[in-house]
Parts: sequence; C-alpha cells; structure tokens
Amino acid sequence: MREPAKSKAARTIEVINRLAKAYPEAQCELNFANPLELLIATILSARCTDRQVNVVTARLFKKYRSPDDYAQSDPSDLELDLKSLGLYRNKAKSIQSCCRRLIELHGGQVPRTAAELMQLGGVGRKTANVVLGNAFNINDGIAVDTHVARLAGRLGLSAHKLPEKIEADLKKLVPQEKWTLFSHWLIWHGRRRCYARHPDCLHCEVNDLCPSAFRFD
DNA sequence: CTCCCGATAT
DNA sequence: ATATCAGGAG
Repeated sequence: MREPAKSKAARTIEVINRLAKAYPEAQCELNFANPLELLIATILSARCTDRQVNVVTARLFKKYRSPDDYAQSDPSDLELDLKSLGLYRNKAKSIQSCCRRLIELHGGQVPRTAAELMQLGGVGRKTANVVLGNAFNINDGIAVDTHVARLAGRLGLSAHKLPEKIEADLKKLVPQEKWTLFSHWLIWHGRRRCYARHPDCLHCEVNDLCPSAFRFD
C-alpha cells in the first residue's frame, strides 16, 4: 500500500524545513550598507547576476552617496558607470527618476510600504519586496524573481507564470514570518542546485518532494 | 506583447 | 551560437 500523496500545504512546509537546514546562512547576496544602497542594487540586479552587481556597486556607492548625487549626475556618466551590467540605459534612467521622486515625495528617505516604493521609477513588486524584507525586515510580500518563479513551478507550488500570481499562491502556502527567508531559500537552491538549464536532481535535498525531479535528463 | 543589453557558462 | 542572470516600462 502506497502512502497517500501529501497535501501541497504539508509538502511546502517540508520543503521549507529541508531548505532551511540545507541553507542556514541564506540571506540577501547583494552588498549594501543602508536602504538606499539596497534599493539601487536591486534596481541594477534586473536580468544580471548579483556578483556583477556587487562589482559595480563597490565603486558606485563611493561615488554616489545620496539621492541628490544620482539625481544631479550627468545621465551619460551614470550610464558609463552601469555599462557592464547590461540594460544600462534603462537602469540609469530608472535610478535617476527613482531618486528624483525619492527627494520630492519622501525627503530623500526610502519609504517603507510597497505602494510608495512602487511609485518610484524602475521599482516593481519584486524590487519593493526585496527592499521591505531585507532593509526593513518587513514581511509584506514574497519577492518572486527568475529563481523563485522557476522553482515554484518545478516544485508544483504554483502553476502560474505571472510573478504576481505566483506570489499570491506562495503567500497562501508559506507562514508570513518566513516570507523573506523563503525567497532566499529558493534563490540559494536555484543558484546552487536547481539550475535553470541542468538541475542537479541527483543531489537535490528535496527531490523526493518535487514532482519535476529527474525530468530534465 | 516587445524592448532593453553586457558578462558568463555551456 | 545560445541560454541565462534577484525586472520593469511602454
């Protein structure tokens, strides 16, 4: 007699327990010293690796220390500083409009609600959730990036493609106090085991809980 | 939906 | 050569 299939809720809790044990040190891998730096770093992280972002921000954060520094800088100068990241024109434009509105609407301070963050240029749900969770320790949402989207699909936790819908599914399955950490666990697992191209299901800590395991050979 | 885009791994 | 990387705007 075979075990009845676990409910999705119970499976999610088991996945959380396993990944928490596998990655006890999981945390944000973008380097930052204050909320503004995390906001900028997260805008820059679109479609490029954290490692690349950290190389650029190491010198960027010495050159630009306040929203005014970004807002008043020559756009083409800022573009050059961001060139190695790709999408650098968009990112420069986003940072400048973001910092202008930061000054106009919030006195240069980074706001602490998703709605206010998303009114800033270049800031969507994912970036807002990252800043709230990692700069302010506010579990207001689950940051759904490329890794979280991919793993939520493979693990059978959401059948949707749109990040907002995936986030809504995950919020029902994950205890709110773990929303920020949950993103980190999936991201760390995505980077170290559940790769986009050839996931290492053989050594995966949750392969027995994963409906997609060993289907990538 | 398309566009933005360089660095890296395969 | 091609896929992928902490997405967001038009």
